[in-house]
Amino acid sequence: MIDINLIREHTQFVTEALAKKGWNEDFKQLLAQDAQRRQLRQDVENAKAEQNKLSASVPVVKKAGGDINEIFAKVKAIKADNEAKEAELAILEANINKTLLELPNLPDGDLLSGAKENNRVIHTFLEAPHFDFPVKDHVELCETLGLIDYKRAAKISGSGTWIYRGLGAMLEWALLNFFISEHIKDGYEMIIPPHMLNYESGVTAGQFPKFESDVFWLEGMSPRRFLLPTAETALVNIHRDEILSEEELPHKYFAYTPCYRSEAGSYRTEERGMIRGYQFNKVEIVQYTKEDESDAAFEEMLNKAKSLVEKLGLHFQISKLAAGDCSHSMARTYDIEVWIPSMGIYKEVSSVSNARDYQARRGMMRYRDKETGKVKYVHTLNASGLATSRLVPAIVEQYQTSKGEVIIPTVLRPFMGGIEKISLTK
RNA sequence: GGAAGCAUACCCAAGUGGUUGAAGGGGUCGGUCUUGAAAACCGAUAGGGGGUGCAAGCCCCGCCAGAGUUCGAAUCUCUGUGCUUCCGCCA
Repeated sequence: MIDINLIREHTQFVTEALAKKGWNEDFKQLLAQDAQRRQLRQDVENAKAEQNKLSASVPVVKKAGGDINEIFAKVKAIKADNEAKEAELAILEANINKTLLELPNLPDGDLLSGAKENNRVIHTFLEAPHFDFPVKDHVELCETLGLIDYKRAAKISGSGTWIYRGLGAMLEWALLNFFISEHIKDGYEMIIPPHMLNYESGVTAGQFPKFESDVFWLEGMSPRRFLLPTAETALVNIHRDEILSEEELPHKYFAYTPCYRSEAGSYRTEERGMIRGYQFNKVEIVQYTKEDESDAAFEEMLNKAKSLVEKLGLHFQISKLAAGDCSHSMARTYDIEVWIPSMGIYKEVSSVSNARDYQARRGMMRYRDKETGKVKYVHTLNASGLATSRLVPAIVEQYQTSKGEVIIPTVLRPFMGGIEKISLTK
């Protein structure tokens, strides 16, 4: 959420910053509502003050033998007069709040404006593997090697799903375990959150009210809850409505959860297999930091994500996203994209973002400054570390051999009982 | 899923309609005393949001949340949420 004071005092600046995200808003209506609200609030509060004063005088007047009924009448008149204004104020506040909640985060000043076409590759690791044989895609490899069962998944669930089986399930699980062990090594606290979250969690993360229809709702529950689209939604809500002490920051968390998303099926047919589904696995890392430490935290998290893909030995690139391609809630986002040989393109396996105080304002997540005693908003950051369901296709394709086998990356072997290679057995 | 109870500050806790601008402990912080510490004593510890003002200050809302009754609510009514206990069910 953007600070209304910033919008009021630096309208031009905010307008231009949002324009970089492709968001057009002149704030004329919002600022008019804001001015009206402040006037109304003043009127309502003054009336309230008068009312309080009169009520407090009742016991005093009573003791002195004065006329209480006169006071009653006066207060009643003030109340009646105020009622309409209070109702108007409530509507104004709701409208202003709705507008504010729907505004995207301000992009950092150094980002290029515009969308995808202005993303810039800032780093590349290795080169695209060269194959002197016809490259197979991961769907074919996974099916022939018995790693993934698409058909039976369609039977027991439906489209946009798959079943990991045998060495395929072990490979997926090995990735998760490898990442988990790395995060623990780096001092992150392991979290296993609920997968069903309440509405407020969606608001704090920045998902709601704008993208309510993008998640899966559990209608059987009251009040209804939704399945988390990423563990970030859970992790970034842990300290909602809390005032943390300065000493406990930064908080570093990570969690593995499946991610449930309704976007599957809406894309091009080239995105077969496990590139996009209703449910995929991901390990997510989140930090809560002080304002002046979030830039350093961002670098740390980017390096963490980067080193994970490096250790897997995969060819990938890092893109610094243009303002318009950053998530709605984020001030800056770098994507780590891994090479998918059969598609000839890079696919995102990690998104590293700094939300700055956008989520903290929504969820009232603050800390007390030790020196001044004042409360300040924390900064929240998140990064995938990493999306395993996107990595399996990359590994299977990049590590394929002419015989249709798949070499297991060295770092994963300890997590797979020492297996070095997946080959056709039947 | 059924029943009962509870919800006040960092913790315990008083408070059942009007000096409650929320008692009292504990803890924490500061001080006196002491070579230092403990003890004792003294003092400070109710947050947070918002409005207005150069500021000091003043004002509004704050006793889980939301409605309501009343001139006036921590105190009464309704709803919700959470926790505890019992029953049922179950991994």
